[in-house]
Amino acid sequence: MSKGELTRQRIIETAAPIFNRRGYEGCSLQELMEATGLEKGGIYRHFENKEELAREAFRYAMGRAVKTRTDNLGEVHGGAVAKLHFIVRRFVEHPSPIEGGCPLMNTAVDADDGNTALKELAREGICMWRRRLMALVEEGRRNGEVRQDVVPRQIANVLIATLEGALVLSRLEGTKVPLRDAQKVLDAMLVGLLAAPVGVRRVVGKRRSAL
Amino acid sequence: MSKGELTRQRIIETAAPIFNRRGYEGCSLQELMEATGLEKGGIYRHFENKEELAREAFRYAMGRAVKTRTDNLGEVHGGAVAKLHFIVRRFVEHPSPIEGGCPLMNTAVDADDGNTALKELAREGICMWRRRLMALVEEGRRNGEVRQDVVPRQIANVLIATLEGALVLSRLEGTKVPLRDAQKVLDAMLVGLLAAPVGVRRVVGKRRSAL
Amino acid sequence: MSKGELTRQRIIETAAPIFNRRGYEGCSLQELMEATGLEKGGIYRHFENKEELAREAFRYAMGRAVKTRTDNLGEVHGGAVAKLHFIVRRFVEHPSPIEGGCPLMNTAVDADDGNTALKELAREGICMWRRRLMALVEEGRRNGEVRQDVVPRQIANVLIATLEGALVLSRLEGTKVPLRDAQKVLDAMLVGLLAAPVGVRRVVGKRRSAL
Amino acid sequence: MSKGELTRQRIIETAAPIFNRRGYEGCSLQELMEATGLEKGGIYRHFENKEELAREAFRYAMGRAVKTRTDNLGEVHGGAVAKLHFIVRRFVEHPSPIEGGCPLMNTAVDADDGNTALKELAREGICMWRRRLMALVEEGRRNGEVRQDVVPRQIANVLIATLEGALVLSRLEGTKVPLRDAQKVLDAMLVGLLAAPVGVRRVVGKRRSAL
DNA sequence: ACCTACGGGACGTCCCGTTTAT
DNA sequence: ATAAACGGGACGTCCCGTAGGT
Repeated sequence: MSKGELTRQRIIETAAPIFNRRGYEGCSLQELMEATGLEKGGIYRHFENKEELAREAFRYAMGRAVKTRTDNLGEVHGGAVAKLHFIVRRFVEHPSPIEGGCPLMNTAVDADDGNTALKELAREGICMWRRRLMALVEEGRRNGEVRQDVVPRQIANVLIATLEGALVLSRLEGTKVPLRDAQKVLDAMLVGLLAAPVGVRRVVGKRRSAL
Repeated sequence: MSKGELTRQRIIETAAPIFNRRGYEGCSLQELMEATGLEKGGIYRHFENKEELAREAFRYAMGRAVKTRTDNLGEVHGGAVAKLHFIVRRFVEHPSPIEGGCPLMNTAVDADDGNTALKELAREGICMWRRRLMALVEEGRRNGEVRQDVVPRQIANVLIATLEGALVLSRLEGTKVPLRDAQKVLDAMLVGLLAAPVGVRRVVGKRRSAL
Repeated sequence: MSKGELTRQRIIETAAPIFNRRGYEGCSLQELMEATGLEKGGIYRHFENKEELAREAFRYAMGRAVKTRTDNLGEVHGGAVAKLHFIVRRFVEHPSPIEGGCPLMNTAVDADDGNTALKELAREGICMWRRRLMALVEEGRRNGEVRQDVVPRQIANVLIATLEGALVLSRLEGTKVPLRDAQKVLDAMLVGLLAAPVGVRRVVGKRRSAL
Repeated sequence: MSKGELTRQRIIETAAPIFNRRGYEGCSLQELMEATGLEKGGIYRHFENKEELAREAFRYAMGRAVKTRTDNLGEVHGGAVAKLHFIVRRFVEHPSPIEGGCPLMNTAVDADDGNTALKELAREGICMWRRRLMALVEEGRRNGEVRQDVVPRQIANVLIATLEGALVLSRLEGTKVPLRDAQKVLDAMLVGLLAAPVGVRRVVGKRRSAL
């Protein structure tokens, strides 16, 4: 990696949390200058304009977010549902790999009106995450761990929505309570996905799970 | 109501959806001037500065949001849980009384950094909503409709987090699917809250649901 | 004259020199309030708006100007040319009946662009004055005092233009020199208008004056 | 010339006719913005405030005015009086190098009250013009073309006053008649300045000329 | 890579002419 | 007739993103 590319990368990584905290409009080049220690010209050498820098910063932040939420499942012992539990726990414990809340959520809200490029980025990030969650549910269903009537997309969407929503609440109120409440309920939901263990007769007409 | 107060109110109501869509920083006085048909002087007579106007606009928007989410429960026949079902359904069908998504969520994210006054407003809005939801759960618990081991705060937080999160997803993707998925799962969760009907013996040790 | 009409007249007379000095745009209601000792409402009771007041004030000022320049010729002993001399002298000695220079000139320049009503007023004032001057020249020509080849309109226009122009120069420089210079030359011009006295043979081919 | 200086000059040249037409008070920044195609920031970078811009614009306009009235006399064949005739004719044919009438006159009237800086500018412009005219008369007197009893200052002041006054009348009435009348009379006056040709005996005490 | 110049456009103050209530 | 309220629109400051020159 050339020196210029290193600088460019350093700018992106420095800018990412700032953009994440303040949004595209709320963040000025002045702040980025102070944070990077570069002058305007030094920044403009690497990016055509503010938007390109913002795009790269958001891309970087979202990449990090998606990564921490879908990676390292190999170390989990147990089936697909155990992995989902693990994902929930990790989200609650390390909700955001970047200062300022979840970049996916922030961007989704911030770029809701107008800024199509950023919105598209956020959408892709969410999609990727959901695909990963759905794959896990599907896997559980295939190997009989999860009930057949479970709809993977529903589970995935609810996991994302609840976790992200709870994160916003937590940040808003400055307490982890909402996140922990979400964890409690989601864990229960995940337990409810499990198929009855083999050999245990299902009591007819006795819905066990809420789902 | 004097002419000035009418104008002031008109400005607030006109500004609310604009602020809600574009956020505090993303919305310029120029837009507000065009939307209200007033000139700068006409606006600044009624508000000390942009922030005061924004505050009033957000307050108005959140008031509307909280109202549509906590009102008109009298018309629901049935117990507390039926009312919660109703609330979920109404949220899914009319997610936002103001253009541009839920003002509570938008403000929570937008004002996350810095703007303390707005953040406080959002917090209060969320609190009010949660109190109302908790009260319903509590009421259900008191009259035996809901299981005793249910924690009202957990239910309330999850309802809010999931609905709001799902709304963001829905807006991001331009489809109601995430909202409907949330409704499906939340409805199931609410069903899971119900105490076993009197006369039906509970199978000991067989609670599946964590709630 | 009713009390209201008296007040109205008082406002006009107070406003006239202010408008004359500062022009329509340069004069604010605030100044008029201070000068008249009335409040805004007290003024607005008598005039529909600022423009009506300005119109009346200008009309009054111009009336005064035209009057002092065309009146009281009865007291002059001598013919038409003597009267013209008198007019020139009076202009030089009392150039403006109203503070702030000649209202005709001021308005002609001030209202040059746009303000049609005022411009029309100024035009009429000038016309009236010129008609009076032309009538005098014509009278002199008819009774043989003035040469037949004299064109009354030319004389009138030059009298007006030179006197008004000299007044502006005098005010600009704070000295009466330009006015006195104009008087000197205009007096000579007027002398040149005179027909050769009867009995004096005209020297052929010896154009004396171009006029 | 740097880009900024070019812009500054462009602004001045664009603003000059607008100020000349509408006066200092009657001309808004909005108009200047529209005329120059710049925004407020783009204008205020080059001028401290509206007054500085006005000053420069007036200076430019007056420079142009004085220049067109004192220049290019080299091309005139003949003596000093011929040059004066030429000046009169040029004024009548091209009365103002800038839209909206003569800037000297406009400013003299507009800035009559108050605005000292502008008034001073106008005074200087008039002075320069008069000096040039006086120099011509003086030259004519020195070389015997013009009578010795002619007072240069008188001639200069009357030329200026009459031409400027006639220009105002012409603009007010929308016809060139006053200007042509002035030309006629001024030409005659100039002819009257001439000394009797050598060899022609002057009839003692019989000056017929009006001057 | 720095630094300054450049033009854009935000926000805000002030005062103006007008209307309304008293 | 007064005085306050009202809406308009002026001017001005500030800082932003961008462009060039060094």
